[in-house]
Amino acid sequence: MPELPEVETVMRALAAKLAGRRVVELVQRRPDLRFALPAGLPGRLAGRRFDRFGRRAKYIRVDLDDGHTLLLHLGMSGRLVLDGPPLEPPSGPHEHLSFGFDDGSVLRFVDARRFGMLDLWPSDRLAEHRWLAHLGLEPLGPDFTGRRLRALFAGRRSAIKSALMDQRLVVGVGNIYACEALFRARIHPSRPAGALAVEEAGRLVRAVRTVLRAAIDAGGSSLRDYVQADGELGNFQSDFRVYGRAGLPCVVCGAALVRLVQTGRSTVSCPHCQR
DNA sequence: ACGAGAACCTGTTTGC
DNA sequence: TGCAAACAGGTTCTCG
Repeated sequence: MPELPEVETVMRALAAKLAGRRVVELVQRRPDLRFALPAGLPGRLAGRRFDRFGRRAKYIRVDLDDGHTLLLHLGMSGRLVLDGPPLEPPSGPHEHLSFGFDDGSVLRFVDARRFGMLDLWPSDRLAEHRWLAHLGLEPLGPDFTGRRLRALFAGRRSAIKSALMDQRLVVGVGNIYACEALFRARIHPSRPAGALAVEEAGRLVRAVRTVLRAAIDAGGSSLRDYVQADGELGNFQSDFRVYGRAGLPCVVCGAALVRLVQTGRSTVSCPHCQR
């Protein structure tokens, strides 16, 4: 999936094209994605206006004109594709939802692995939603500082890379950007999270912000199943310094990059630069 | 309480 | 060539 930069990019593209549009028809082709879809979803969305768009962690929020908010998560392989009619037939076997709007535009939710999520929730109680209630710091927000990060990591013996990807602590950083940020901060991914020095925490915060901002500026990186909402491909993936480069030379020192597995996820790091 | 691993699901790549 | 295993951006649940 889409980590924070991709979600932010998709959200902005949707906002630019769909804000103020009304849903004319929603075609729902299966009862569930990762979880059961809300009961009566097509009926609840028909006639609703998409008023405001936002993002919390890797969730896209769409405020509707009836006091509810549509929450969307793309999972690992989810894509939101902006297109035109017709709604039927679907563009492919994994198009699970098709939203038709009053200007003829069509939004298609395509997700081969179906790890994606969607829910409707009262806007004024959004913070209570089970998907959002326990989320941690927004890494591009003002509270994400070295001091705060060090406090969050204090006492934790898990690997710093796992802690960085723990959405209860810091949100939006997934496998790719965790690897990239740790490389840029010159911190080894296996270090215990609680052992970060003040200066290292500051470096890590700056590295996370830098890499996320750069990816957003590049329009979101793109792997093979990700298509930006407007159909364009992002181009940050060409800037990956370690992710997907195991065995290749470090761009800084030339040492062969090493792959390891942490809590089931691939990590790539430089054995020389990262300590 | 915390952390590691499995589970969820399909498609693509890798290795024998 | 063919088949099986490994691997892929995430989250949630279970188990130790």
